[in-house]
Amino acid sequence: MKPKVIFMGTPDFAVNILDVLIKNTDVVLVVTQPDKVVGRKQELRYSPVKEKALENNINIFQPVKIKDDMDEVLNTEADLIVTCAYGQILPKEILDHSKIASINVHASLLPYLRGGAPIHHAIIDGYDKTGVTIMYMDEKMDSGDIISYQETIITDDDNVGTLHDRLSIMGASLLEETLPKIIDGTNERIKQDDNLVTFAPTIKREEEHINFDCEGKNIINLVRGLYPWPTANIIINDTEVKVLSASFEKTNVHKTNEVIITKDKFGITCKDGIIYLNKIKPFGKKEMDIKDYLNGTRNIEKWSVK
RNA sequence: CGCGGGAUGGAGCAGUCUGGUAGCUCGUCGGGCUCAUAACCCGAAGGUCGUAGGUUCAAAUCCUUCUCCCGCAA
Repeated sequence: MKPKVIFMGTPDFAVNILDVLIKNTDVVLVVTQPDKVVGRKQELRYSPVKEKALENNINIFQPVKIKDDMDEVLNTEADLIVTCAYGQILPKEILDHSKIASINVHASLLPYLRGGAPIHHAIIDGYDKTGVTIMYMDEKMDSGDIISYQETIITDDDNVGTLHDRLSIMGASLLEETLPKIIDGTNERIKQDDNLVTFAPTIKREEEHINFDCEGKNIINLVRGLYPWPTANIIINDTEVKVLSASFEKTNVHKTNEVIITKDKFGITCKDGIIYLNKIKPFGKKEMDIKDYLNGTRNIEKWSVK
């Protein structure tokens, strides 16, 4: 008899996790964020998790606020509750509802990077490695005892896109490995060290703007830690330009925020060197190489960057 | 009908306000220079100016329709 599972999740990252559960357990209910009106045409869009659930004919529940509307969950019998990037804090009644355990798959090595944007912050904050953790849920966010985890090294070529995809697959296989132990109760249970906790709050709009008073390494981390979404930006001549990729050359500089333009390079001085823009997306345009951008420009000696 | 930007040779842009020969920086192709070159010089090809209609002697440009792309906000 397969265990009955309630799954709660929303974005792409959670789809692989749901997939593992569908193959190995009896998923009786999927809880995901409400459908949202999206884009310029105000089209209704389902969450990726909802799409997956629809494909597999699983019951779907989409409360606006789960703490005010949890009967559907409480009325569904479940051995396990599994969450992954659901997007709402779960009340204790729900955590206690499962017969065996309520667990969460989180995209960091806890207790590091608790919160909603662990993948972004792993890169932005300059971590050498990160990973996925499966843990028991308790009432505070991402603070429960650890069941299992797996690490991955963050390379210089990684960005949020590559790391996201890798961790998502890693999380799914770790869950598949760990699931039998959880069900028969032979899993480990490790307390999180409160002294090591760091946080990874969701990215605010103003954090996406590059500050050239910083060290070059940090700027590069910001650019790739926000790529492909939501992307870092700068202001060139009072117009917002997204920076999709950039490189750094360490040199002595006497003043930051100075624009250095050559035939096919666009550099801006930062605290300890020059940041070269490689790929950008000007306002209203498509993404382009910096060389193409410079081809169509004039009066470059008067340019300013903020 | 949430707010805003855009569509002009293969790429990136100017020209639109004030209608009158299709322009710039690249790329491509050919030739030259050079030990050599992604460097330099000479030359060439390549565009029904997003679609459909209207105004006009004349429309990339003015008016109207539609399509597509993009940023913000949710």
